[in-house]
Amino acid sequence: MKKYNDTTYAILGILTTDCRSGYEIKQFIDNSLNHFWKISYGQIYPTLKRLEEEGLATIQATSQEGKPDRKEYFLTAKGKEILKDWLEKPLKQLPVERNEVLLKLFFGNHQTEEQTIRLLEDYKQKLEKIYQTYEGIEAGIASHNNNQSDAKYWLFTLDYGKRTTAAAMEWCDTTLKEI
Amino acid sequence: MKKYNDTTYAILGILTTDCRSGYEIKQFIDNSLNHFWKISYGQIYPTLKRLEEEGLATIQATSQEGKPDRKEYFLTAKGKEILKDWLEKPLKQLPVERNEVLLKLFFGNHQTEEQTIRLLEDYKQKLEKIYQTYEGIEAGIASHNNNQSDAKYWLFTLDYGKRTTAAAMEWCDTTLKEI
DNA sequence: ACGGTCATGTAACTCGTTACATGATTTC
DNA sequence: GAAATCATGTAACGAGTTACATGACCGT
Repeated sequence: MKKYNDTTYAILGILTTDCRSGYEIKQFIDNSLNHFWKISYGQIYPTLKRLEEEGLATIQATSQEGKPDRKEYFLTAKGKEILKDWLEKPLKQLPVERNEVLLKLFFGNHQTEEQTIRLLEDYKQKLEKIYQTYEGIEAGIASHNNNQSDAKYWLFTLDYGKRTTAAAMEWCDTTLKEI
Repeated sequence: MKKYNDTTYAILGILTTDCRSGYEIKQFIDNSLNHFWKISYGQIYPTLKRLEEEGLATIQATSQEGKPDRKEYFLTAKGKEILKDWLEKPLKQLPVERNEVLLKLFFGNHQTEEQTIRLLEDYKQKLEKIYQTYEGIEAGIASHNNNQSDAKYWLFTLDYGKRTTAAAMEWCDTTLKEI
């Protein structure tokens, strides 16, 4: 069994929706899972190519009126099987999430208090913006009546983002008081 | 001005403490900042080499009784300056933290409910273990009377970990009820 | 003629992990 | 003499971003 990375599985999963071309996949990611899984064109196109080479997807070139040609990808039975296997597999060990703020704060003793305060306030502002982004995507999913059963799970992922971001903002407040 | 990555700054920062050799730096990381910044030997040694080459640190070989020789690194004025500059620099854009759980949950519609429940319970268990690790490190710092003023900032970083992890655990509970 | 969007793709580069190689010394 | 710890290092590999190249079509 060949090994694939999670980004490949993400693309495999997206191909089960109505996204069929590299360009569409990129758009879908930017609108829906950008908050926990970014993928660039530099990864998408080579990955799609590999999916076809290894029999997980078939290509169908389509010409459109008024737009350039596209390559549409369709999952094969093997492709679906491999996606299903991944979904069933238990989670890997949780990765360490690197955090520039914590790294700088860790050396707070070598800084002035003003610097540390600025650092935390800067961070809090950035968190607030992210929180608003989450709310925006959430509203988009709720109104834009996509497939209702898909939407349920998408909203779960946004709730996760909102909750952990809110916790981080509260931490900023508490820490600012305790410096 | 040459550019350095955050891992290099982390090592620069650690060299301001009493850690002087690659081996000691690795131990320090594993005990203190492993929860938000992991670094392997494969990065430490080449980075230290580069620090010396570019005049940010000096090397001093020392022989110890009963132990192999070590190379001790000391920050130069230039090294300290570059660390200070980084500490003052505003934060970069917050990176997207990839999350395998959210990625799988996102495709929850293609899974059975039992599978999704298992996924979330598995995640919650892993979060609990991490939370306990944080508490362990915290207790270690509190008791082990290191430099008290350093400890303050170290505890802040642990508080961050505990709060965001707690929020994630609560999310698991809520989501499990709403599936 | 220009900018925007649609569309596909690659090459160079950075970052990081893993596995390996080496070897001293200490303890059981 | 074997295992554990101390100590330094490199080579191969994988993952991912960025910048670039190319080109069609649309509206103004």
